[in-house]
Amino acid sequence: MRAGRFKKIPQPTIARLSTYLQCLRDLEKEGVRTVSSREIAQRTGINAAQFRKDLSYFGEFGKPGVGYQVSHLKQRIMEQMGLDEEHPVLLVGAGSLGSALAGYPGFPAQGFRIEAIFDNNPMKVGQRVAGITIEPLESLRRVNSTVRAKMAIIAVPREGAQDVADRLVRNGIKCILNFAPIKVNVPDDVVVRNVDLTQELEVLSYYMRAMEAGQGKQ
Amino acid sequence: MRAGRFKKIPQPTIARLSTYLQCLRDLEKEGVRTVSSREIAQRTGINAAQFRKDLSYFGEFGKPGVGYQVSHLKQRIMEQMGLDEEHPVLLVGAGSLGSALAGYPGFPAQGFRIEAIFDNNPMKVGQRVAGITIEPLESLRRVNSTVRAKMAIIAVPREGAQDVADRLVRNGIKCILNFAPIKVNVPDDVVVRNVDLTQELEVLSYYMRAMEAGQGKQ
DNA sequence: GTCTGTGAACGAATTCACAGCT
DNA sequence: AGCTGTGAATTCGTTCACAGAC
Repeated sequence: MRAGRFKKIPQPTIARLSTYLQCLRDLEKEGVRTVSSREIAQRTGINAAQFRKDLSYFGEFGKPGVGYQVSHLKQRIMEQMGLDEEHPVLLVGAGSLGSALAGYPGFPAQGFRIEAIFDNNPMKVGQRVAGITIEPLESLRRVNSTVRAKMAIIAVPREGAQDVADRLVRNGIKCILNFAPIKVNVPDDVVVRNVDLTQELEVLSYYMRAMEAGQGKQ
Repeated sequence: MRAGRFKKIPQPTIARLSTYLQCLRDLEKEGVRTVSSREIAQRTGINAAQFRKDLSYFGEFGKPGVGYQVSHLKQRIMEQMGLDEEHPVLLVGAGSLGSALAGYPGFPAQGFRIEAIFDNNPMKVGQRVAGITIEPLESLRRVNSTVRAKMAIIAVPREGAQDVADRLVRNGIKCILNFAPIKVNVPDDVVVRNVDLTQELEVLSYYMRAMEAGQGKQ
């Protein structure tokens, strides 16, 4: 099939695409030119058929009997994911988590540039984090009228999260990565992804108990 | 059915259990005594039938015509998830992410106590983070022979992650929360959960492009 | 022979819809 | 009447297995 643009793409496929990308970057660094789905499977732990099926939603990228050209496939996945251009990102919340995210080296390395940091704590405003001066939330509109970011990260306590989300949406943000452990409501044209750190540990706690009960890895 | 201990439990159910817990804590704080599956659905965004089905894997907790007793249900979910006791946790990596996690207030609030922090950078060793003195990785064995933690967090760069995981496993760790963007290999009796911050932004990037292409929220 | 791309088969997870309890 | 618990139906996602390309 040529470019399966119209078939519905499973959500987990998107996350795996990012994993393949990671793997392809490694292969490129190692100087590998060509790779088979089996090799990718070994490295990522994702089933080889799954890999081929995932790619099939976007088109045909491999050569039967040969495999995939690493640099080409990497390029094509990046295009599909919108990673062929840089993304300005706003960060709200300059607590310890926010500050850590401001300096997270993986973000700029994959084209995500933190353009501004906001915090409504007057003690924080004016301080610098990762080379960026913290601004008050009131400046959001002014700042984003020039930065024109569509992505933002919420790293504030849960009480403030919905208000922050509302402000972000009002100022043109379309994608939110939310670290506050609460469901934020947004309009239909805005996407939210939640990362709940405590939830991750709670899930681990469950599996620990399940394994102790001798049920093995589920 | 009485306590469905033998039916297989879907993996997503476990994460949702944690979401319900969050919601029940809110309700308790608001002084609500009884809640229906419909009310939970409204607050969490999770389908009411889904909620009831999720609970059904563990037993029967509600009263037909009435609903669920908030405090009781909360207690029971906590037991099921192993959250009725405190969990000591080791943290490896005292960079900015590690430091942020060391001070993350949500962890102690849900019973996860960071008991020790390790880093193999001699400049870091001896410094204090969130009231804990950073120790060298070599001390892991000695420390955990007294702490006896089964959970650990990896917050080191990807190059070091596999080595850290190996050491953790050798010293009795059974659950790992891994922030390094790489697949770490562990024995069958160890559970790993990955949090890849860059991947989260990459997935958002995909959905942003998809929405611009006018496909709406998928 | 090797490997891709993909329908078909399978398995997992969600949602429906309703019997039965309060 | 209102709500739970759960089989049945449905939707969604993964894996198999093989035709066809190299």
